[in-house]
Amino acid sequence: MPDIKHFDPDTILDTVVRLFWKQGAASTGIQDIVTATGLNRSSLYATFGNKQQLYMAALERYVSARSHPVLGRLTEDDRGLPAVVDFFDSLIDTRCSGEYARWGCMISNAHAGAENGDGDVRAVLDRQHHRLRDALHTALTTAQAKGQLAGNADPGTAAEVLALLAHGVNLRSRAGADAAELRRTVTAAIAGITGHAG
Amino acid sequence: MPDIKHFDPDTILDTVVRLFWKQGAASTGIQDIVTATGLNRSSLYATFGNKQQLYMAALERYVSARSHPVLGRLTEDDRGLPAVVDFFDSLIDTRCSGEYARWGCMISNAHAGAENGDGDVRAVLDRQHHRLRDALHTALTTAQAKGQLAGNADPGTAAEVLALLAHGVNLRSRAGADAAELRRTVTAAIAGITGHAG
DNA sequence: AGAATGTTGGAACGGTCGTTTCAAGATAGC
DNA sequence: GCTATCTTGAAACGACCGTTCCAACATTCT
Repeated sequence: MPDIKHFDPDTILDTVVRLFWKQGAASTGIQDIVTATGLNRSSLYATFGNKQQLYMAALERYVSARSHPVLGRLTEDDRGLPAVVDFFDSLIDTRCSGEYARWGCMISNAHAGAENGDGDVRAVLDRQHHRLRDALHTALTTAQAKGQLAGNADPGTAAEVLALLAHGVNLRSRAGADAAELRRTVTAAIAGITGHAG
Repeated sequence: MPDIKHFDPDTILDTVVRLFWKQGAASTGIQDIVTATGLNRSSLYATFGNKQQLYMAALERYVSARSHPVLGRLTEDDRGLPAVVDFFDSLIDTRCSGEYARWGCMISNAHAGAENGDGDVRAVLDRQHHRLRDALHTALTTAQAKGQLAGNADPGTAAEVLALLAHGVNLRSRAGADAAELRRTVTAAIAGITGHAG
């Protein structure tokens, strides 16, 4: 009997993600969202609840639409080390050029903001960090099986090192870090794991 | 002939630093600062100018009071690798326990926030990143001269790797990362440079 | 003591914040 | 076509935002 929504929530969320991703939660007002999405406050609140819940929904959307596909590809890539190299290459591409250049990573950004004070948000950050580390761990374990790693390398801690490094790349890219330099740095870090010269 | 200030600007700045450091610029209101410092809006604006200028002053204060001494110690430590190890040990201590636990690093935080949009702020971030990298570079060059590094290690790129890693440590500490795990990870990263098993 | 100068307290500014409310509009079933 | 149900537009809410203004105050010099 009722009327039906005149918009697609996921499409709207994609727009909201951009705002929160680029500017952060604290610097993004409801008015910004109303203007960018084109729908009004009533529909916004009726669909997503308050700002905090909307931010959470956007964060989950970012994870499922941006992070999950990339980590899935990394996890299922059975080439070992080249999978890791490609992951970082495309990470740096995304961070330094194209539509989302200099936006950093929404997850990394959320670490530094006040939004991190919320328990639900922090749970997402932890979960996502673990997923990244696990994906790297899988690829590095494969690499080790293929004899691509240094003899004393431990895939677990190496994965954690690279996960922290990814946060560093994300942060510095937001401040305008040079893509070539980031690539050189990541290459050197991976070389430290393989034991070979960069 | 005039009256004189009834407060010490640097002492006030220390209080302001805490607020901006912990909560970020966007989430810290002038009222928060008035309440925390005890002085009123007039004195605040007469001394520091507007909020943006106050944030810049706080950022510079953070650099000179927190970052500069630590980097100076690292630069002048001529032990080589142990200097780097100690640097990260005390970094993780600061980030995970004591008064500033879970606050992250004000510089790292500024990367992710909207405050980074300001050119003056970004200049500080770049300058500070380079200072950190240079300090690590100096220590690693000493380490290399002492034969503490792997044969194929390059102190320059290795310094950049560790600088990015520090950002990762800062970010993850804010989300409550375990100190012991961070230490283990950093140790592994350094082991990648030395070529020895962690 | 009195004049000059910068400081301080506090009210007030217009604007924006997140959120709520409610009447008007649109759709589905009868 | 009528009713029930949800959506939509727009106005309005109180609270807070960063900032400015000004009178009262304290200090130093003449």
